[in-house]
Amino acid sequence: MDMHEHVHTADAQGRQDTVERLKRAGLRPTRQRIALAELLFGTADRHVTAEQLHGEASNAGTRISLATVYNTLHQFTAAGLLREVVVESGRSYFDTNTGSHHHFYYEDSGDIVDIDAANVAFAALPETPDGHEIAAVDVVIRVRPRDRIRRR
Amino acid sequence: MDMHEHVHTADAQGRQDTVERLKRAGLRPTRQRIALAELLFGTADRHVTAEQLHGEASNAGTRISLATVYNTLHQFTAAGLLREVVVESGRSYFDTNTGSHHHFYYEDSGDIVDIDAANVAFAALPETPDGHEIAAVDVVIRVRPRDRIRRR
DNA sequence: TCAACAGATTAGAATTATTCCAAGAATGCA
DNA sequence: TGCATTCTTGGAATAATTCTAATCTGTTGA
Repeated sequence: MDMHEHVHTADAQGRQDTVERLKRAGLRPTRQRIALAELLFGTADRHVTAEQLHGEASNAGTRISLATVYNTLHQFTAAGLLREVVVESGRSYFDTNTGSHHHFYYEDSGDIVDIDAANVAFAALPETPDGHEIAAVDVVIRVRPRDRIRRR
Repeated sequence: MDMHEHVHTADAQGRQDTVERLKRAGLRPTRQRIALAELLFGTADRHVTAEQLHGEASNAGTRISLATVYNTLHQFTAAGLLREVVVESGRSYFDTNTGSHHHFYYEDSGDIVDIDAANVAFAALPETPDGHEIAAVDVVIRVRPRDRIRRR
């Protein structure tokens, strides 16, 4: 009954870092943004949809509207804190890993898994179209469970 | 007033080929499917959305519902006549080029342009996850107009 | 030739993901 | 503290796509 008196001290530092990170990105550290940032950056790299993240925030007791989740994901993306991954039409994934890397996409489960940039190298790439520059080179390796029964 | 008597003979062969192609794919050569197939495969390789194709068919005088366009695009894809390209969440493109190749995606205009498979070569690719096989390796090179004013 | 059945088409409703909007809060500088 | 600015929000609006149930068409076998 008295053992949870000041649990917040455990996370106080992480929270302060989050606030700093938001400020550096030019975003006011509001209650909602802090909550989402902690969910997004508190653990290992991850890939989330707006709906998913909204669920997590709700479960964690943060009152936040879905519209705000969408707004925040886009703001974080614009600020370079997130990166949008397109692997499936009709659903947007946001990746907390903003470094150069690629993705496996599991067609059966819909899972997305990072591929380290070091594991993909190009021997040839086409010329960049005149007057343009490359914004990104995205590689998606789509995989599916191997057929047990081989067709012949 | 009498110079368009039997214009259909000009396209008769192409139409017959289309009918054959549909039959081989196990699809009944219906009026709608024939019309869409001719729009899709009548000219050079192209990338279309359902909405676009529906508009073209309507303009060409073919009465066809949007639902049928969606059905047909998916059936053609399942039959290997089309390939779906995912470059933008929220909008599906279908590519009449089903061979191995990749894409430029123009972020400003939304245009999609084929890159011949010969122009993309890998020096390294990660191992395929256990129990899985590769369905496809999709490379999307996202380009944007080059900044005139270089930041320093 | 044609009946009959499987397969195809359709209008419109339903669903899903996302964005828009206007109004009420929260934030942080002066 | 006092505001101006920026945020958040519920709910309506939009967009792409899928579903549904009724109707129609293509094909096949007698």
